[in-house]
Amino acid sequence: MPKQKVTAEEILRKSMKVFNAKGYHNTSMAQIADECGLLKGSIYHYFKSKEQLMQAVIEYLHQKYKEKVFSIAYQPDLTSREKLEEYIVFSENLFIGSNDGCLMGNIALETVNTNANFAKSLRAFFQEWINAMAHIFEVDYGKQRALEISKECVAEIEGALMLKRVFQEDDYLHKAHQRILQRGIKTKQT
Amino acid sequence: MPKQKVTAEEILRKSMKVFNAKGYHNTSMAQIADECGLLKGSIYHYFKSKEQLMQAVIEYLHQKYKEKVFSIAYQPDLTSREKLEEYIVFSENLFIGSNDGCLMGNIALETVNTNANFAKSLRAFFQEWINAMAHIFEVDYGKQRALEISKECVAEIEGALMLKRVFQEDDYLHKAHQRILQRGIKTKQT
Amino acid sequence: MPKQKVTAEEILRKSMKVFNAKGYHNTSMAQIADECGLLKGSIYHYFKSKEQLMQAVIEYLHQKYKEKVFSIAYQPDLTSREKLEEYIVFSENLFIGSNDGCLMGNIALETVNTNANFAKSLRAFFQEWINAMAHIFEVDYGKQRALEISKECVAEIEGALMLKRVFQEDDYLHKAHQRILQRGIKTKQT
Amino acid sequence: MPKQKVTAEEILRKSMKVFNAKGYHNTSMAQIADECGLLKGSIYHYFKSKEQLMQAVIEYLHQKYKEKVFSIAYQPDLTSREKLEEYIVFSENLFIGSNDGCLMGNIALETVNTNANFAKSLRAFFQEWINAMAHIFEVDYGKQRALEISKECVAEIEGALMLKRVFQEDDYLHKAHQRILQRGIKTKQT
DNA sequence: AATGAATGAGAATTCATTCAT
DNA sequence: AATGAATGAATTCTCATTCAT
Repeated sequence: MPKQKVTAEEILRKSMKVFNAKGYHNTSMAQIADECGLLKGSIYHYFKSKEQLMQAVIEYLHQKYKEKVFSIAYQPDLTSREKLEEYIVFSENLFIGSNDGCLMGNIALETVNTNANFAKSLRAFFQEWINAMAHIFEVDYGKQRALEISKECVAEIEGALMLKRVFQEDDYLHKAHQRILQRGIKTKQT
Repeated sequence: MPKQKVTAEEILRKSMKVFNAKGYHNTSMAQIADECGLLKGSIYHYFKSKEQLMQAVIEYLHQKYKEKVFSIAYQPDLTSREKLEEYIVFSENLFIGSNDGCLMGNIALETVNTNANFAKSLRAFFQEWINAMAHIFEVDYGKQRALEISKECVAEIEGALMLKRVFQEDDYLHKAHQRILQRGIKTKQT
Repeated sequence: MPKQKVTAEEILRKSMKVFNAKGYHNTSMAQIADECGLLKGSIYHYFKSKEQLMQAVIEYLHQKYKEKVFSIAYQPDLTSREKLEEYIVFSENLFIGSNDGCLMGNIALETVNTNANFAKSLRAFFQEWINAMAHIFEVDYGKQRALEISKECVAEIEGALMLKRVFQEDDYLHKAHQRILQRGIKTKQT
Repeated sequence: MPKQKVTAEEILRKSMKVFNAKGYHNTSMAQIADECGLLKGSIYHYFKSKEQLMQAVIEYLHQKYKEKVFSIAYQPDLTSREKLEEYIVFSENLFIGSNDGCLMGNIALETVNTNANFAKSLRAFFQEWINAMAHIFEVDYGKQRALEISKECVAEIEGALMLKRVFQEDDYLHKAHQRILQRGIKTKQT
């Protein structure tokens, strides 16, 4: 009889927030349930374990990034510069103002050594991210060099998000994005 | 029995390893004790709680970095280039080949939002790191710009260490160091 | 499994017994759970800590005393003598034959110095007890003197219960009650 | 080589204080050691277990009461009245101003149900106390009645000490003593 | 005689998970 | 679908006790 109070996707979104803020091991099912307005037993209707929930969160987020972020890199009618700018606008909206940073990076650092399933999914995510950025730089730098630059970019962003979390200062991310933009510009000028 | 089996410093070093590999919340006192060849109760002789142990680890490591790493930046008879090179040699020896990455970064990302004590100590650590690098760049870039570069460097290193952990590829760190070195070289040539 | 085995009130009653028999610090949650036919973790569904459970026991018992015992003193259509007699009958049924004595007194002596929350609740209990008895004696002795007598009565009862526990002899309590009754009778005759 | 820092008697006296203030189960060997200026291992030089230490405390205190308090009752050249007065002076000096109350009563209530050894010693103590008081009243009341009165007195004192602890009011004990004195006086007048 | 280290049993508490309603 | 009760294993921490120095 009980009315459906949430959808699986709502649970994913709420738990994403909690995992991001407190980390995987430091988050309890009760906290997630709480965030969803449910009791902890009820989560198990949608996800059969905490691990599977985390896994689903990772995949859900990966999918969203694919659709909304990585896809930018493959839009045929944008210049490199425009792609980077669009990416950056999108990304800053996502991160600036929140203390939570990048779930993928946070969870990666916390669990990649101890959970093979997460590790695999997280690797796939980062790989696609790198590939997407590399695709942007490829036109100007060539395949090889573009890949290197793109790895730098991702590292810089994640590093910036870490320091942003540590110092609670949004500037780190903004600056990192500016440097990434530079790489697009410089080329043009050469 | 009552023969001393470990010193406090040994416990710090062993637990540093475990915390680094598995994270703070995913590490149990039993695992640390195990690593030290003690029973779990015995750790409490040296540190009165898990939190206090972690705190001590952070401070111990901070101290070591001060002595061995940050100090390089303040050696009066080295050029910027030499300082950077020395720093890099040291740092690669520390990180390359291990899967553990940077305890400070790992723990920061995991706990900085939920533990104010850790947050404070970790912030102090990162600040000194940034200051030390800034000191190297100051001669060539001026105070303001040196600080910015140094923040970039730390972010790049931490980002690289994250990707290194994700992909188990040492190259990320090495490349980041090369870019840092570039910043030193460029100047000279100007 | 997930069929309700106990109610919160049952836990209160069972734990009351255990606390009374063995004292607060000497009682473990496992023993209470055992008494309730539960596992120790399950108690935490109902009470969030041992301290909170004890607190609830104190308050529960206080409430019961209010309803069943102290209320006797305020019944408008009984004489002092009748009130005392009713109180005594009630009280002897409660205590005689059991080795446990007065939980409130036992816990008070054990914890009042070290737990401020218990102290407060226990003080409230004893105060109301004293007030109730004073109310009985007031008609015959006046406010001031009634209060003094009532303090004597409570002290005598608690002292008697202590010796009853030490010597396992029910007589102490009975005699104390007789003396209390005397105080009611004497008046009449004067 | 280590110098002797304490005597067994000093340990007894210090631990008596701690046991009295915090109860038996709530007192740790470390706290006792601390009070004595020793480390906890050192207590075991003098007493082979916590239980044995408590036992020794009980016996030590029993002995002191015998010598200093109960003996008053058997002094051949004092009147009942004088004995009672001397007893009361002594007793008030002992208890008034301290929050700790009567160790024997406190420990009795806490442990008599669960520790047979303590129970035995505590029973012996209370018996001798009762006998001593009975001896005072015997002259005026006869053996039988004196014993009853004396039980009342002990109960009243213990009850008063309990309320004194609960309400932190010295008056309870003082009043109890006055009533005891009354019993001595009344006789004379008859 | 005192210390300081280590033990190991047991305490309170947390938490992912199950399941009958 | 949701609940709420119960589980049981794991976790942190405490503490009486032992023992080599």
